[in-house]
Amino acid sequence: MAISAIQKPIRISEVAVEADTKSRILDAAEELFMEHGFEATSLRLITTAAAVNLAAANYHFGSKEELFQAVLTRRLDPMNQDRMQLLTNYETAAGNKALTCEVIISAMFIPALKLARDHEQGGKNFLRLLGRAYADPAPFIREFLSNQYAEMIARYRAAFARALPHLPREEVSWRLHFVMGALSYTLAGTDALKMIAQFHPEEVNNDELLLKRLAPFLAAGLRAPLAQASDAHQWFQET
Amino acid sequence: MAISAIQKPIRISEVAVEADTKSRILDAAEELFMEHGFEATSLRLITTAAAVNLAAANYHFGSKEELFQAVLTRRLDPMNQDRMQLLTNYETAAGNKALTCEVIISAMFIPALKLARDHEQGGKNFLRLLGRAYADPAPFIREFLSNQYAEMIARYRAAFARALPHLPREEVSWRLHFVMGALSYTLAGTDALKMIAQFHPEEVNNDELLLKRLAPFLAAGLRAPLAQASDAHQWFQET
DNA sequence: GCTAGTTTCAAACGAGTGTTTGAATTAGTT
DNA sequence: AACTAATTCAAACACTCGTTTGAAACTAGC
Repeated sequence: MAISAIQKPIRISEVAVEADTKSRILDAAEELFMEHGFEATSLRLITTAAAVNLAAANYHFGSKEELFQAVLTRRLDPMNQDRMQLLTNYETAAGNKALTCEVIISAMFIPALKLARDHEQGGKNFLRLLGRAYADPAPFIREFLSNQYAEMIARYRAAFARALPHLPREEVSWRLHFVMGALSYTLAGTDALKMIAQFHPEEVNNDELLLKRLAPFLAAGLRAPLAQASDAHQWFQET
Repeated sequence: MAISAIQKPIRISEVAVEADTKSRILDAAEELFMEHGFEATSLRLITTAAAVNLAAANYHFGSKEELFQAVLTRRLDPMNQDRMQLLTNYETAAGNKALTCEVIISAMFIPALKLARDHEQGGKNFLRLLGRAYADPAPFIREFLSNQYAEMIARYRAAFARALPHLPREEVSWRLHFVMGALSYTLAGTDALKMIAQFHPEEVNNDELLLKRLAPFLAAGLRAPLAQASDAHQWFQET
């Protein structure tokens, strides 16, 4: 089982030509995992959609789980690298002044937006897949994401802690968790939107507009004053 | 296939006695669906854990999908009823004055907290299950939840619209969506917490403390000023 | 004590699952 | 051209899945 390092899709003039087997499997898997989830998507469904032999999936990726990880890693790894690089750029540009929440949030969001825009079709699929993987109970998925995100999360937690010096570190960690949750949930939710309301049709599925609405919401939440013990009474003491 | 209406667990002194088959299946299914997700949980796993015959699941509930819906409906329906009742109570108490975001949010959260407290073990399981079902791609789950939530969401959207009269209705819908997302994501995330930071052990898995942190975060987000077109430049124009 | 209705049970059904195998084919190098 | 390594392919393997069946056990009601 040797794996060739070359795998960028071959394009002649402006027409996409059949890529190699590995990429075809990854593309089909990305779409189908996004649509049906990990457990409900069979290898036969994927290989049929990719027009390759069933055994090719195991030959190139080893197992279904490894295929799933390959689908995630292909785009998640570069995206998180971008996020960290962008944060570093902002920090060096700001010198020794702390960044604002807005700037830190935009460092998180811009690479996600780039992904949604660059690969016109695949990018959106991937963001939804990522949001769903984020909520998947399968242990191997949780472990994988945990490792993939660990470094980036640590960097951002430090940045937010500097931006919000009056907040206890623990509170910062919680609020970063809320930010990540809202982001992944929002990117994952396609049809959940229909549950809420009738939106302007041209705005649904437009991730850029969506994030422009989400970012100010989250920035305000991050800057919220720390709740006092007396407030807790007011909120939850009543039954 | 006749289904008895009685199904409250039988308790003698302070020791829980084996409940009837239907409840045993529901309890086991709730825990296992929470742990492994819908697709990855087999009926054999459920019926073995419940110590009942395999065929009993189909006999009492018809199919695996109907069993899953029964698990959700058993607690979700009363919880959403409570939410609407509580909102109505607050509104009548306030007369013709608009409610504040904090009060509306607490009307959403208190019934969830009651669930987490009342059934000591089952309640927490259910909240996690609910959060995960909320992100499950299976169409029958999405449709089911959509129907279960429709009425409550409409009531709360109207309440938030009154509390935030300066915001366009569409913006209110988006922010309500963000609130629902952060809530369900946060309730669902057990191990996701570990990803973020090392928290005080006594605070993890304490849903009440968690929501006391989340609620101010969301209230501040709801009240965030509407983003201007010029702000969008500042945020996302750069690459 | 008998009967009618409800619930349990072991066993099987047919379909679908991820993975493996070993031969056939293709691609690359000398 | 010949030989080697990489890839594709059809077929099968060993399970697990949700669901159904029909007989057995149980539970009222008379």
